[in-house]
Amino acid sequence: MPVQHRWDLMPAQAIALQKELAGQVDTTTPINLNHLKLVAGVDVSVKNNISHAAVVVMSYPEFEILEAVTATMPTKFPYIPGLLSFREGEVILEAHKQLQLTPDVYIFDGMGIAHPRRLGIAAHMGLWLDRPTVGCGKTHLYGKYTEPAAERGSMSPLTVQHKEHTEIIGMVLRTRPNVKPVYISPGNHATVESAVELILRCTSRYRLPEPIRAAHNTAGQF
DNA sequence: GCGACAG
DNA sequence: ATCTTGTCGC
Repeated sequence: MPVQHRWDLMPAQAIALQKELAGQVDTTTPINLNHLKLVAGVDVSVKNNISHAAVVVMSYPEFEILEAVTATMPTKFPYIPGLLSFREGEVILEAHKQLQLTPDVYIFDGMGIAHPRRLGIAAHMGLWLDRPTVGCGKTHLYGKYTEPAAERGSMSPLTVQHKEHTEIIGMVLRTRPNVKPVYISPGNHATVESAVELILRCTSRYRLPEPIRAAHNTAGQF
């Protein structure tokens, strides 16, 4: 079931909402990588307190841009680690409203469930859209891990230690040999394994997946 | 109390 | 994220 709520919240309220929504995220249904046709990249750039969001849909496996939508609005929420979706969520949805195509999966610049309250921007937006989403961050936010090997495809689990067991919330993945790894975690309707496979399939010459690069360019060239 | 801390 | 030129390396 899709989720909706207001965005003008105070940090304490936002945190309470995250705790409430986290339990609704589905991380047991794998992304259907066999019928993958449309992959979307989502990104936001901020300039002079104005947020610019971009959602770019690419064909798979050609990675040709089929559709690109954008939205602009004042940046109301400050950047607070752990509350990124409350800063970028509203503009992203504004841009998304204009989308004609229905992507099979969305890749976000940031975390999925690899988050202090298991609700990074990819998980949060995945609940709102009720669609498969994956988080692909450039730096670490949450979870313990060891450095993965230098070869492309090498990975090490992002874990959180519980009482008696170790939960895997994502993977630190090397998408290019001898290049800094990316932090992958499932958003909604995705598993850790399918999320990793998707990112590897969307990466070739660069560290970041093509859809994210395209979205970053579109959002940034304002 | 101290360190960590997506974009 | 954003401020910013050249430069080291495959």
